[in-house]
Amino acid sequence: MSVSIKDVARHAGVSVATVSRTLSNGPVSGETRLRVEEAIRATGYRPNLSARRLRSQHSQTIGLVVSDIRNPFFTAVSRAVEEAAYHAGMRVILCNTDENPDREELYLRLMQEERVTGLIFAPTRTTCEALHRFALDFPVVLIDRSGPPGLHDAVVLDNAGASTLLVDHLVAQGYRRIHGLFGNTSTTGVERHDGYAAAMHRHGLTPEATFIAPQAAAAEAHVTALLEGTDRPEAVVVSNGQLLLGATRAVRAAGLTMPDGLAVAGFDNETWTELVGPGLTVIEQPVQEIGATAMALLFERLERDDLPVRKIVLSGRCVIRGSTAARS
Amino acid sequence: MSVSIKDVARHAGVSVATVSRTLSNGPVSGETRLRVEEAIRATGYRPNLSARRLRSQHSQTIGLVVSDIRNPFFTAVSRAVEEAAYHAGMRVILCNTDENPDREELYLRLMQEERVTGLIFAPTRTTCEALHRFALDFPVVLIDRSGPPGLHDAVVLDNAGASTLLVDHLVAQGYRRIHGLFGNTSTTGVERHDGYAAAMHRHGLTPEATFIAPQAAAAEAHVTALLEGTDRPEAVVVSNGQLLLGATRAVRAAGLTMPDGLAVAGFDNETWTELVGPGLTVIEQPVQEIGATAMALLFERLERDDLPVRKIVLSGRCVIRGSTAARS
DNA sequence: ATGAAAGCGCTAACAG
DNA sequence: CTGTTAGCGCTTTCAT
Repeated sequence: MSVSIKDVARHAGVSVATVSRTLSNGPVSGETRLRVEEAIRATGYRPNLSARRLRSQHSQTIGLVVSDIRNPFFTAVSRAVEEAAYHAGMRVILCNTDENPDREELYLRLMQEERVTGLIFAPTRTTCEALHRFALDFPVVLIDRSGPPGLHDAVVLDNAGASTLLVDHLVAQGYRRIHGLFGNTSTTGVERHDGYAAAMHRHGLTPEATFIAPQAAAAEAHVTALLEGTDRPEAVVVSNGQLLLGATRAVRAAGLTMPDGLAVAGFDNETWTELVGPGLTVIEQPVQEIGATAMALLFERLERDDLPVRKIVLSGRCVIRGSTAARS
Repeated sequence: MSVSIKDVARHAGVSVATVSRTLSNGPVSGETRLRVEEAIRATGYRPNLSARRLRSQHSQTIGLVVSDIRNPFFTAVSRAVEEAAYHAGMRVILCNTDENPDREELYLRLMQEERVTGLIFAPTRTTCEALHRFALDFPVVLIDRSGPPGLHDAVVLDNAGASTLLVDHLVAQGYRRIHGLFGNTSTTGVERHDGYAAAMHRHGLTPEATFIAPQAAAAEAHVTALLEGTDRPEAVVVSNGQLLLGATRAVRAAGLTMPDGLAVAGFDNETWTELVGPGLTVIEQPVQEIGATAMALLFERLERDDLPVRKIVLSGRCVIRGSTAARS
C-alpha cells in the first residue's frame, strides 16, 4: 500500500486537515508547514488523484478520441491538445477507434465513466448521427468532421474550399480529365467530394469521382486500375494522406512519373510529400491550430455553457509542387 | 452532478450493495437483477471510475511516457501498447516529454499520483541514470533505450548489430569513406555509434562520427556542410528517422542524387523512405512487437514480482533499396 | 491556526 | 439473496 495523507500527518504530529491545507497553500503557521513538508519528504508522499477527483468532483481530464493516432493529421492534433492540456494542468486520455462504431461507443462510455471534463472527438458518420443518444454530460468539440449542425462545437477545415483550390490549380495548369478519390467513412470525404464536383462543373468539366475505404491499399488498387484502363485520366485529386500514399505507390509501380504519367494533388502536407518525385501538390491543414482551437472552444464552454454552438472553419493552404506542373 | 449508484438503488427500490452486485455479476435474484438493470437504463447510470479505483486500490491504467508521439517509431509503439491495454481492460495515459528531463520528472510524478499499474517509458540518458531516485512503486519497462543494467525490464533493438548490418552492406557495395551521424540525447545513439565504429574498424576503415541533436534541421545542416566540404564522404549512416529526413533534404538541396552524390543508409523504415529517390536503405524496427513485448513483460511482472530483470533485445531487419546501390 | 468529522461513489465484509 | 456498514484518501465545513 502506498503512503497516504494519514501517514504524513502521523509523521508530522498534526491532523490530516493540516496536511491537506499545507498541500493547498491554505492557512498554516510557518513552523507547522515546515514540519509537514519535512514529513512529506521523509515519507515520499504523493497525493492520490483518484481520491482527489472523487472528493473534488472534477477529473481534470480531457478525452481525445480519434480514428488512428498513426494518421499524421491526428498525431499533430494530439500534440497540440496535449500541449494545451499540460498548460491547463490537465491530463489527456487518448483512444483509437479505427473508424469502428462499436469501439467509438465503448470509448464514449469510458469517457463518461472517467467523468472527463471535456471531449475532443473525430467521429465516423455513423456515430456522429447517433451522438445525441449518448446524453453526454460534458462538452464535446468535434474535429475534422462535423456533425448535424447546432449540436456540438466543431473545428473543421474548409474542405469544399480546399478541393476547389486543387481543382482550380489543376485546370489552370492545363488539366481537364481530373478524377477524384475520396474516403467513404467520414463526412470529410463527402465535403471534399462536393467541393471537387462543384469546381469541376464550374469549369464545364465532368467530375468522375469514387468513394473508397480510407486506406492506402484501396487507393493503390484503384489508381492502378485507372492507369491500366482505356481512358486514363490526366490528373487525380485524392482526399487524404493515406490515399495519397496509395496513389503515389500506384504511379511508381506502373513505372510512370508525375505529372507526365499522372498529375497528382491531394490533402495533408505530410513529411514525405515534399520528397517524393517532383514533390506532391497538397493542401496543408493548420493542424496545430485545429488542436489548439478545439481546446480553446472546450475551455470557453466550460466557463459558460450558454454560449451558442460554434463551428470554426479554418482554411487550408495549397502547397504547389512538381506533381502538378503545367501540362505540356 | 451525475447519477450515482445511490440514485439507481432508490429508483429500483433496493440497496446500493445490490446494485453493486448486479454490476459485478454477483449473487442477485433474477427478478431483482431485472429491476436494477431497468433502473440503470432509466437513470443513465455510469459507474464512477475514480470511486472504483479509490476503493479497489488499482487503477487499471498504464502510463506511456515517450519523447514525442509524432516520432513514427513511438506512434507505432503506442498503438501496440494501446491495443494490448484495450484487450486487458486497461487505459493508457500518454505523455510527451520532448526529451526534456524536467518534463520527464513531472510526468513520473504524475504516474505516481495516478497510481498507475505499470509504466512504459523511453527515458533520456539523464533521467535514466537518476531513475532509481524516484522510488517508483510500480513496475517499469524501458523501451528503445535501456538504463543501467539490472534495474528495470527493457525492450530494445540490437542497435549495435543493426549498425553493423548497415556498415557491412555499404562496404560490400564498395563504399569506404562512410560517415556516421548519431543522436546525442539517448543511449540508443551511443549504441548505434559503437556498432558503427566497431564494424568500421573490423573492415580496416576509419570511423568518422558526429553526435548531434536528434532533429531534422541539425542533420540537414550537418550533411550540407559535409557535402560542401573538401573531402566529401562517399556514404553516410544516420541513426534515426528524423536525422534521415534531414540528410535526405540536404542531398536534394545540394542538387545531388543518391547514391552517386552520397549513399545514404539509416534507421526507421518510415513510409516515405520507400518513395524518395531510388528508395532509402534502412533498418526496419519491429515496432509492433516492441510495444507488445513491453506490455507482456509488464503483465508478467505484475503477476510475479520476483522475476529476474529481463532485457529483451530484438533484431532489426535491413531493407535494402537504391540509396546504397553498388558504387560504380 | 488547528482538529474533528462528514462525505464524495463505490465495494466488501458481515448479518440476517 | 439482500441490507447495513465501514472505509478507500482526500477536502472542507464547523468548532475551538
